Amino acid sequence: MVGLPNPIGRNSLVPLVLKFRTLGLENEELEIVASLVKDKGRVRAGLDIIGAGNSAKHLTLLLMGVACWYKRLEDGGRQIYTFQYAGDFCDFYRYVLPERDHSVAVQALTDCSIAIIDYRDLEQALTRFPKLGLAFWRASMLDASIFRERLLNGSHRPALQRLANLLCEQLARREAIGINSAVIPLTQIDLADAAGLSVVHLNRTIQALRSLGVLAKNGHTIEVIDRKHLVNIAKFDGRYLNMPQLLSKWEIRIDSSIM
Amino acid sequence: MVGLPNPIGRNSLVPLVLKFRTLGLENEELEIVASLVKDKGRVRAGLDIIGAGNSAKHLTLLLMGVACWYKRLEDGGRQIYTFQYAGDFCDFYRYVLPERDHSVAVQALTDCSIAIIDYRDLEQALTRFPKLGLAFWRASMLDASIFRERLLNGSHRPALQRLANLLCEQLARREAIGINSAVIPLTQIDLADAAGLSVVHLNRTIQALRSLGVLAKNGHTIEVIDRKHLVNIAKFDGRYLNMPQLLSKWEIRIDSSIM
DNA sequence: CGGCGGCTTGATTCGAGTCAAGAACCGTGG
DNA sequence: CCACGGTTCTTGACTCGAATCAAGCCGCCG
Repeated sequence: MVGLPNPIGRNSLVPLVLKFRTLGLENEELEIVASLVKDKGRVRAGLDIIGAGNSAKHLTLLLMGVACWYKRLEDGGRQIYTFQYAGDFCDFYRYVLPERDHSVAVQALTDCSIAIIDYRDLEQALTRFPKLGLAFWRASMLDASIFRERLLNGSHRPALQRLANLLCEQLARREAIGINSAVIPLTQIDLADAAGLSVVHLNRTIQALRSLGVLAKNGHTIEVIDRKHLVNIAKFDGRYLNMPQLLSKWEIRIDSSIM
Repeated sequence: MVGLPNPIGRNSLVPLVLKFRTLGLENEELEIVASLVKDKGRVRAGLDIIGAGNSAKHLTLLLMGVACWYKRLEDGGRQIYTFQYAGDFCDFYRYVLPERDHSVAVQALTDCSIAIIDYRDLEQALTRFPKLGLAFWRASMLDASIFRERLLNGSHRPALQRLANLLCEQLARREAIGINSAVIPLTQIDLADAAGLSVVHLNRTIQALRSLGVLAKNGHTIEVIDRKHLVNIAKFDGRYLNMPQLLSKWEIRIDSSIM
């Protein structure tokens, strides 16, 4: 039941540990979860980490990089449901609802490194330490929380606010795992597919944010230089992300005088 | 741990049992779940079943009627995330993520009757019968599945298909719990808030479906009279609903010659 | 009978999609 | 080192679906 065959650098597991700590696990339980994880290797940007389909013998965990849950549309388009970062599990749904024919897939958007937890090891751990079950349940509930927010965001909000909201979420989630860079390593295509906007319009929206001084003007990267303003435009309220550590930074709406 | 104080008619629990059977529970476990349920009473259409906020000492279960998960928007609007039917739990999220400040609420759209499961009883049952935990996890995963589908549906699809898709889901979910009526007891306002369309435009879309012969022409009710055509317009694929019993009816896209 | 919530209709506006073409950037191989 | 092809990004012109505004209608309930 221990992950000895493929030990993992402790550092790679920091995001996972941070996340599961906020989900209510204590030190010993965190050790246990960490001990289940086995290294799996790297996936190049653009490739699928999880294909559509439903057979699997292990959970997959993102250790590094950015990935997305998505679905291919009839017309060839791509709907991105959510982005994923280090510490996120990519395929809970296959473990929990194995008999379903899942049309969801997970794609690496940057080069990623991934790890796995064998179902066998997971099950043993779950029966021995029932509290883990609740933590995993919580983790997937959080995903659902994010879906709801994306759903909300997609309906009824103008493009500027939509994009701002999406960017806020990414910044917050990256900070939660210790990534404080203001650069969001996604292409405009990725953002468009996640925001439900056409690439052309997304591009124009980005330019609007640039000219508002919210994003840096150097093309070819998305760099947030005025976070307060961004939060304001987005009317972002990050509480759905369940990040107590970051609440003070994201929860409060800056007063509306700025915009 | 038994629900003796407020016994419930067996019939009221049929939808719950049907649902949890498809989630993998066997007879004895179903008995146990059923035994936890205590009657709570009725809620009139329009009132909240679950208010926003995060304190609770019990799960809430819908026994009869239609409800919705929704969120109030800044501008007074209402975003409906999903509809709920008999057998659905309304507030898993409060049990699983109690510390979160939840801005989600649940509203009765028709007169509803509801029941509860005390957290205390639930926890006892979960520790004694770990398989229940997986079933509950599955149930909330299914909700997430529905959110994803709504998210997909809201983006990028024209109003006609959007509405058709939404209606298909409701028909399928109602059938799954034994309601075979072709009438969907929702107002156009409810449908608009769920589809992310304005009431005006939703109304026009309904009229489009009526003149296509998909919906009955008598105003003031939504009655599906040509289900095949509806499925076709929606390009509905109900597999995300995890309803093996109904698959044959909903899974397959009718060939495109009709439309 | 009056009022109110839900439904219907028309006119107008506007945000975002689409089409099309060009520019900047990136990796690769000669 | 540079030429190349393929992404990604940018810009402009045009179209169209859906929101909004406004008003009238219908049916129900008190």
